[in-house]
Amino acid sequence: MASDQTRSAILAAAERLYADRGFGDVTLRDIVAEANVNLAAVNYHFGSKDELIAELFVTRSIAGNRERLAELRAAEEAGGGRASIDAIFRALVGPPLRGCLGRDRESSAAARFMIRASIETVPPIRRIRNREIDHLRKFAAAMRRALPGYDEAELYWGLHFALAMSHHTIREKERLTKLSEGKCDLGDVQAIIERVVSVSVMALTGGEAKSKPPARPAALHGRLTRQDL
Amino acid sequence: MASDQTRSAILAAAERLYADRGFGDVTLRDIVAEANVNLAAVNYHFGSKDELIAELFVTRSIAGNRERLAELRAAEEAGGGRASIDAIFRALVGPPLRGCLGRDRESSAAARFMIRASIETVPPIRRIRNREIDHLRKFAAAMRRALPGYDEAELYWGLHFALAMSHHTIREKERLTKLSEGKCDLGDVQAIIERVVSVSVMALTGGEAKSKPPARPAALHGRLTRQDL
DNA sequence: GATAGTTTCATACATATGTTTGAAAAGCAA
DNA sequence: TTGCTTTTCAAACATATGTATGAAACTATC
Repeated sequence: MASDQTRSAILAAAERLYADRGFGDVTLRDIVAEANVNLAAVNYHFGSKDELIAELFVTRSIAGNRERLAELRAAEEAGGGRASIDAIFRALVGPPLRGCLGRDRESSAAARFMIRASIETVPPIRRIRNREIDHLRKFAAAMRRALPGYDEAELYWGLHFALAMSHHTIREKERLTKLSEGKCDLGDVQAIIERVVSVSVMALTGGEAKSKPPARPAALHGRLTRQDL
Repeated sequence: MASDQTRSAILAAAERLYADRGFGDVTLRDIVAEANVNLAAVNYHFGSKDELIAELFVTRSIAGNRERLAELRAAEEAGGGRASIDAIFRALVGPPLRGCLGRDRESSAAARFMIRASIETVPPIRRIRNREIDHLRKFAAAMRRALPGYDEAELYWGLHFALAMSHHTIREKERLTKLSEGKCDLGDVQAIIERVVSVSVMALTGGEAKSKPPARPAALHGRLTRQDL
């Protein structure tokens, strides 16, 4: 057991450096210098560079997924086993958006690391992300419970678009700011979440009330805070 | 001047290999072997590996942007200088979606290369993508013309979400197929385009008719082809 | 405090990979 | 042909970078 403190120092240093300078640009030697440990320590404690990166990503990833599922479960319990569709989307996109765009976390290395990981796709991370499907299935299942009888493909498309919008907002927040010359406010995370949720629900229900079963999707309650009108 | 045929062979081989095996996994030696040219030819003709990648990406990128703008202009001319908002979105997301998901192009190295480029973000390509903003501004301008007086931030959010959905569909088509166990049909590109366009318009207009000026957005004409109902 | 296990360290290893070189070959104009 | 430019080629270069090694330092248990 012993120190374990070298291990943590490496993790922290690696997260910080990767977050700031990207994966392509940070070597093990940079990391051990930042952590003030010996080069061989990385292989001793993690086995390889890729396993170090994987551990970093898995840790943050698991935490994020846990947050999502907790929010989903809370919503389902509040609704007696059936969450509203917008609550489901909120549980899906809220945690990553808050984590990566949140004000206080602006300086958080963890958040910047996850943003980096979503921009620069590096092999060990790709491998892990591919196993995320099981996690998403839980949300698909919740959506089925929320809208029983609803066409399944539509549910998946809704899920897909919700992820698209949240992910892309995280990835390209800089570009959106530049493109809009600051007109798009990326400071109010909650407003962004509600915006994504709202559009996701619309994507699913088609604006006009959809049907098949009457299963009306729960009404949006988190209103958009739009500046116009 | 002379042969120029070595140059082309390198470009073609590089595109094919990068498309198939990714950037991280293909070396110059692989490329020159595939192209049956000498190793030094790459540096002679392109200066560096990065410049080779950049040229590949720029070529395809320019072609794509040209296609987009042509479609946009056609729509604007058809509408007497003002394109409908859904036509604008269609011009924005249609070309890349057709290019990357299209049936006949399934085998096209160019398409697979562009998909790869959107998944594995490599420095030379990132640098180029950052300059894409000017191109997007043209679409923002068209949107302003289509919806004069409309809140600008909303327009940018709409543009942003449209790109999010198209880009994410290209990036994650495999995952969507797996997640939905084949229930989401990624074969009918036109249907996907209309789906993205439809959601984008809804995202912009908020489902209910928006207002500020009465400036009603042009009605959707390309209907979704949904399987349900 | 001796022994065994764990951790750290300096150093070396391996080697993949982009790049450069300098000469040979090919092309081309006169 | 001659002389010039452009292109090709084999080989060397450089070197960044992940990994392995074996000894030393440290820790803890008896």
